[in-house]
Amino acid sequence: MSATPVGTREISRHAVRAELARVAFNRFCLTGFDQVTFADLSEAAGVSRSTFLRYFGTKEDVVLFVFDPVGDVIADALDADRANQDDWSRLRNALESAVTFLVRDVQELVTILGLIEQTPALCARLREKQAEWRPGIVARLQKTTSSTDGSSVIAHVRVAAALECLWIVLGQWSASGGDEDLGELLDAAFAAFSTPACQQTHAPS
Amino acid sequence: MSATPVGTREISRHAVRAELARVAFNRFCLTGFDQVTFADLSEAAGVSRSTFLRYFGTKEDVVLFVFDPVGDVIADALDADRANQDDWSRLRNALESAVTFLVRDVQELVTILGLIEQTPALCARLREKQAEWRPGIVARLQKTTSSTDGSSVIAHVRVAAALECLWIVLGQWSASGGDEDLGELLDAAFAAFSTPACQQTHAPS
DNA sequence: TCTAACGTGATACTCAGTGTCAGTCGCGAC
DNA sequence: GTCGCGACTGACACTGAGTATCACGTTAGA
Repeated sequence: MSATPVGTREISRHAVRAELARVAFNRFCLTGFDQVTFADLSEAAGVSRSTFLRYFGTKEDVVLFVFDPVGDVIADALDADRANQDDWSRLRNALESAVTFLVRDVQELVTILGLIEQTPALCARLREKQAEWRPGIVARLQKTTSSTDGSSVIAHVRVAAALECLWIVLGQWSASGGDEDLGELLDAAFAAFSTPACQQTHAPS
Repeated sequence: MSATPVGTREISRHAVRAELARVAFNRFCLTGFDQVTFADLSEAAGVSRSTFLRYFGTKEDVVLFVFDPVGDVIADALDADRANQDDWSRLRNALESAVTFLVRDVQELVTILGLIEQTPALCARLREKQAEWRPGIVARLQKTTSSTDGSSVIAHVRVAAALECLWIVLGQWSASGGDEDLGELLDAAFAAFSTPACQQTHAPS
């Protein structure tokens, strides 16, 4: 699924990329994203600036490339979950898959999210990625729903709303240091679409 | 409300800014946003590169500064509409105010939206602006709703979802060349939150 | 073992965006 | 009227991201 590396060259590339990202990430956390230059990074990693730039197209990608598979994860989860017929439930479950994919090391993810949150450039690029995922996810959501309704605005809106939930929830979660339960947070966020739409003293906890 | 210019300096600045933007916009439409440099723009406008950069912090702002007041427009509309108690209805009406503010010249707006759509950098920056509006809008939405619930995730989600609706609807609308009715499009989009959440052959044409 | 493809470093380049400096202009105070 | 202050302007220099090219070394694979 996630770029299964085959062939020694591919393996090597993957490993180098990971190492460069690791070194760079430390620098970013230490000094701040904007203050660090490619020259700094390449020096710290012991490669030339040219080489560093070959592994990551932009400085943002050095941090955000870990999110690249999320779009596919969500889309695949939607496919696997044909049983459920409710759009919102399916999206909620798909997001659960996304967070499960992301949360390997709690501490690391919290740190990354913190870095992103306080760096406008990273926020912007992440939103861009999110927008790129949307068409694919919409297609999967519609495939099993009613006969393809040409340009169903509804599906687009629901997918967009669900993806916003993802970031809002992750923001909440990282603000709590990774203590809160992501499943409950997702439920609380999705309650926005199911409760009466007027005031409500929101759900549990 | 929207930067009422007072004093000759302010008037002048406002006018120059508008003129520079006008000249630049033509260039962008003609050649493509990425192909045009500040050097081109300043030459075309008959001012120095320094001066041009003083009026617009970034190249994106040359196009997108017209959207700056939208956040306040939405927030103010929410304030004015205390009668309505339903979150979704209030947001929908506030978005109506936003589009009314934006649609002065149909043809011009369609052109701008087209340019934005086919320029990733502009899309990204616009999303960033949208994210900046969110906190203010959330505050206005909550002010009249239930006693401030500390960190009501629900309000955040609803505002985020509503803002996504705005862009999805504007995208639809500009794709139709500005023919479709924006009110109906908004209704169709907001139906995503009120219909049974399963399949539905969506509302009126 | 040979060779073609690939990774690398060095270098040069374009362009966005920042900062500085000196000259100019508008405007109110005296 | 003119003096001085603050804002606007153009010229210039600078940093840093991202692109492109070239020559060299290494390695995969026949």
